[in-house]
Amino acid sequence: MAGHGNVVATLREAGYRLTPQRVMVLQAITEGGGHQTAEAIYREVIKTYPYLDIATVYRILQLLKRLHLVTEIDLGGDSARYEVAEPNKHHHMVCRECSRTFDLSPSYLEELRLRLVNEFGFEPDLEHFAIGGQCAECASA
Amino acid sequence: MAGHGNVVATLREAGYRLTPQRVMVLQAITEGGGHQTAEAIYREVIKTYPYLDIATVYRILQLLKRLHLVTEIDLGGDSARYEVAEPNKHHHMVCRECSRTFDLSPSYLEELRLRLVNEFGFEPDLEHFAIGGQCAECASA
DNA sequence: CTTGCTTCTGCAAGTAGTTGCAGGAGCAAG
DNA sequence: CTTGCTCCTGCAACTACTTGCAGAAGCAAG
Repeated sequence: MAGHGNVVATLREAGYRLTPQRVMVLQAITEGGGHQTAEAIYREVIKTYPYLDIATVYRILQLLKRLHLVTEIDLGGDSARYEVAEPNKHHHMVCRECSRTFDLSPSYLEELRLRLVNEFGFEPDLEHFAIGGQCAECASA
Repeated sequence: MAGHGNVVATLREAGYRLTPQRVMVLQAITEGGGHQTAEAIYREVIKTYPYLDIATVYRILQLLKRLHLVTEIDLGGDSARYEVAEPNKHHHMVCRECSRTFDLSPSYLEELRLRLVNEFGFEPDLEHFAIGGQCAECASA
């Protein structure tokens, strides 16, 4: 598999420092596989680095989310879960006026999908999703 | 305007008790108009009934949400806001196999809409929204 | 390999919201 | 109007997450 070398590179290129805490949190997310809670990531890392603070985990997750390296899914109620972002998979917003399209990360629809599955047992088709509307530029014009 | 008499009736018909706390929380939401936080509702009610507890406000809001009398909108980060639900306005889920349609409350899409507006300035067209997929019955068959 | 700027971390306190529990109140029946 | 069952409320403790601050550590330059 791809490992997390490229993720580390993205961090450095964006001007962020490479700390052992960040590397280990990254490692825990990539190696842990699927959806994980912040608490689970924390517990995994302190096995080998017991001085880590849970607040640091949350701050690292916020950072990785800002860099679009991980995706946060928070089904209202439970604690939020995190997973590695898949950069090539995304949806589109299409402006009804200028017809331009804008990329939309799957995380925006993942939350909706989970609610439909959990509350209605309805599995929506979200493979080729496009949503119409008016973009910021056309709205201000 | 409609007042909250019908809302009170819905509560009673569903087998829930009519307590002064519930009436006053309901009043605060309907009279306060648009989107309000739990904290704001709480502060409004204790002006006339100082013994109310904030935990009770949250429990009443959960109840009203379950009865689809109010809609919760929680944009990740800020505190959640509540508004009176409009019962006639709703979207549809359409099963790709049996072609049946299921009603979908606008609150499910409101959260997505707010994120698109706030993060991209994109105002989606959600007036006649229908989402395709597979319903619970067809999935188990 | 030291110096120094700046960013990051650990700690502790704070916020929004939830939950367990025991007493209090709504509502139906008598 | 009283009785009694059950649900609801207030209190306090708890969970998930955030934030301010001071010290520690990354990284680039000398």
